[in-house]
Amino acid sequence: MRLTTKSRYAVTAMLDIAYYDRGNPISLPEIAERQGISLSYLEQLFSRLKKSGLVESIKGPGGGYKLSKNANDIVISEVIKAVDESVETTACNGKANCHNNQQCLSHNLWEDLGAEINNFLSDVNLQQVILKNNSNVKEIKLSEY
Amino acid sequence: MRLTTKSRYAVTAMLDIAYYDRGNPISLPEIAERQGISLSYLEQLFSRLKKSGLVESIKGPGGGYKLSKNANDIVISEVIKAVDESVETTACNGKANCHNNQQCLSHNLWEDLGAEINNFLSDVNLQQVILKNNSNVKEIKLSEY
DNA sequence: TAATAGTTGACAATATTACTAGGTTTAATC
DNA sequence: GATTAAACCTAGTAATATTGTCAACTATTA
Repeated sequence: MRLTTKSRYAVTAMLDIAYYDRGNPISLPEIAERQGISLSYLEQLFSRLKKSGLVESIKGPGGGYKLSKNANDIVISEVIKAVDESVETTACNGKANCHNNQQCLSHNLWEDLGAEINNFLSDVNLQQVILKNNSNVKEIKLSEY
Repeated sequence: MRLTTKSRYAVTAMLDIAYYDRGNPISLPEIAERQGISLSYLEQLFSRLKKSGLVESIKGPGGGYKLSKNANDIVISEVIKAVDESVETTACNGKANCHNNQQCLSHNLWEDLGAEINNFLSDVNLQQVILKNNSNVKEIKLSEY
């Protein structure tokens, strides 16, 4: 999984909708204003978010976007995957016949890191971020690497 | 911390040096050949790696680059930091006066994720990756987020 | 000392990605 | 039906990433 500004914009926009949800759809100009993201860019991001089924759109005046699921059923990793076309991270392109040859010195590293990040972001949903529990307890164990 | 292909190239190149180290310096053309990275790009990356003190260069025939420390004293995160000019990840630019306003809905999220990734990559050194212990035991706990 | 194989740096060219601008369509409201 | 505010679409521009080329500079070796 790649982590870029694009992913962050998408997550921030989704958080904005979840945060300001009063039943009515939230328009992109609103989000653009509040979060300081350009409207055009948001439109592109939401085109993808819609294709992935994370949001629904309502056209015309008063329209906008709504989350298609509850905020605590949408997990950060799926937002990121929706906007970031997945690029292969290992030199061997994940081929099964790649076993410890010199082309793939870093194969295991990226696979493991990818899994870690995915774990992390799959355990956090929009609602949780909104609630901003600052008392996060986190642990990482990497014994035997 | 951002995770881009650039970071991955840098780490892969460093792993290559660690792996093929026989006392002699390793030349960039060698690495370019083995790892499928363009020579020009490697030169740019190693210019940074050298500035950060991670490698030493030896000029002239038979020259190349050597790790400036032992492979098990070089940690993945420092390689990435050397080549990726750090971009601020939060909308508020990490200002201390940012407390839960709407500009910073995702502040805590990115800070926490950044810390996680940093933890992970600071616990793994080049030597460990080379040894390719496939029996990694990893755990992430995110209770109370 | 001449030839060679390497680093180093500058610069340009291309490719990909990030981001912006401007139009068209849609549906609500007046 | 005209107006309006929104999604939606199609480009264009800007910024990075990546590759290519060339010209010093340096140390080895024959």
